[in-house]
Amino acid sequence: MQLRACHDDFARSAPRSPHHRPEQNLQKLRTTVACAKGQEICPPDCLNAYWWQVETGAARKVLLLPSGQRCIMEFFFPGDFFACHTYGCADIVVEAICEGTVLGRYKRVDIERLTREDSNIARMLRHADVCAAFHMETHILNLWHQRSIDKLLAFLTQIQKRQRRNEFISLPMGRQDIADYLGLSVETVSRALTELKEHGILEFDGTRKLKIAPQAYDFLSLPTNANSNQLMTAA
Amino acid sequence: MQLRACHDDFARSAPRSPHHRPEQNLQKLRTTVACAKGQEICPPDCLNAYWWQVETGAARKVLLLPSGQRCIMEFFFPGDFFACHTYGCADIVVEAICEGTVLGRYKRVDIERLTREDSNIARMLRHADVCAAFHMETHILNLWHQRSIDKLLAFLTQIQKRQRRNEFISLPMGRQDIADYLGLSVETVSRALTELKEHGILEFDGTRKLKIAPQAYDFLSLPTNANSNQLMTAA
DNA sequence: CGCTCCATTGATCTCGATCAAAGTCCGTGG
DNA sequence: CCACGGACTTTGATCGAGATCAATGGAGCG
Repeated sequence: MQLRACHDDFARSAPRSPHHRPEQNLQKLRTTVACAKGQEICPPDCLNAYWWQVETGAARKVLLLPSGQRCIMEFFFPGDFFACHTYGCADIVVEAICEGTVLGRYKRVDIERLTREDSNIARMLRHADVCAAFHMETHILNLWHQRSIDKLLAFLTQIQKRQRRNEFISLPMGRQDIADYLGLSVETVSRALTELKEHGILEFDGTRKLKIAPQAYDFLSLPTNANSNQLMTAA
Repeated sequence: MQLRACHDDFARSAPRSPHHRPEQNLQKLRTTVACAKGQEICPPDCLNAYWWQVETGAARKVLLLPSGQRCIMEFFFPGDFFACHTYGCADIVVEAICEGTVLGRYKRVDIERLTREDSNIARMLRHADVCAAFHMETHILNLWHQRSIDKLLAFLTQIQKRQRRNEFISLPMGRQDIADYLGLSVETVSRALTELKEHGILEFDGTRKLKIAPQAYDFLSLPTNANSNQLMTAA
């Protein structure tokens, strides 16, 4: 039920990026892919050949380590425009998180040819790169924090910003995904969330919907560690 | 003595980037800045106004947290071309690591105007961005590892690749800088290095010069965690 | 109703942070 | 040339946070 609710949330949400409304000639190049939950959005070898945009649902970019661990490099939400420039040869997969995730895609050669003709499209891709860099910096900061509740709170704040509705945050991903993103164990994620709930910092509506209380900003300043949010907002 | 040796190494080393030899019209825009050890390369408010390139020495990009902690986001070595796109409003400083670090710089408006005329320069900046993204991904992976020796070994492998001489690695930065980059304490960095030395994984020549033994690749596979290097090489 | 997946809770142990103290290296000035 | 001072590095001891192992709790689904 929670899951279903969460799916609906993401299914209903419209893309939010200022650059998401593609031009006419961009539309012609666009093809659409629908994915089941957990499914890769395309075979690994052709991932690099496209630019992608999430229409509905959510996706994760996973780095598969030889040990079997899964390092999640990035989450993608509706409207997000992305390509996997680097890591061409590493074990990278992009998977749908929600049931019925839909992505649009453009052949890289096509869209990059268009770039030379249409400066709007060039700007759009450039904007996507800057966003990606920005998300990576935030991710680095997330991982840099030592305390698990700092990581969690910074992460949730980030997600909230990206969803940009001030009420409840909907988490499309499960606890395991959060753990794999933050370099923690599932149990620690769960415990940290419970602790934050008990301190009144988080208010839950089921497992995948929550609200961050304003006092969160005070809370993070007390302990030995940083008050991460000031950074998050500054960033 | 160790320090001096390290300085010399970096002072003597020529830039290595394939794009470092600037065009004629680029040369005209270039100005040069020399910094003492630990000094900021420019006032914080004009950091964003330039593109930078390390000539000799080394630099670090530091995120100053409200708690007083210093999160090092990136190291820069001779030849590295960089700008600080994001984090415009956060407390970012770039500081020289070595005594007598020299950087070249270009006004951003100037170089970005040139971009429109000269596609080589456009490609050069684009290449710098891709490198930066690549380094960030590597950094994320570094931080993601749980065990300190994994972090250290992954870090050192990365530095080795960037210095690109196969013999000894010269570390321009001190232990504290490594700690601030990897989200560890100085003591842990030191202990991890000693442990790796005692296992014959690392061979030291003073505190700032070392060599990674080939067995390092075996070593990392045994423990519960990942063999990070396979990733590092793949990346 | 039972199955499966996911989330939570508990108990234990390990690794890294922290506090504290040497030890090392280097530059400086006598 | 040698002694002192300061920054950096290493080592030791203790403590706590998170990983790990194990079990329970819930929700959706056949």
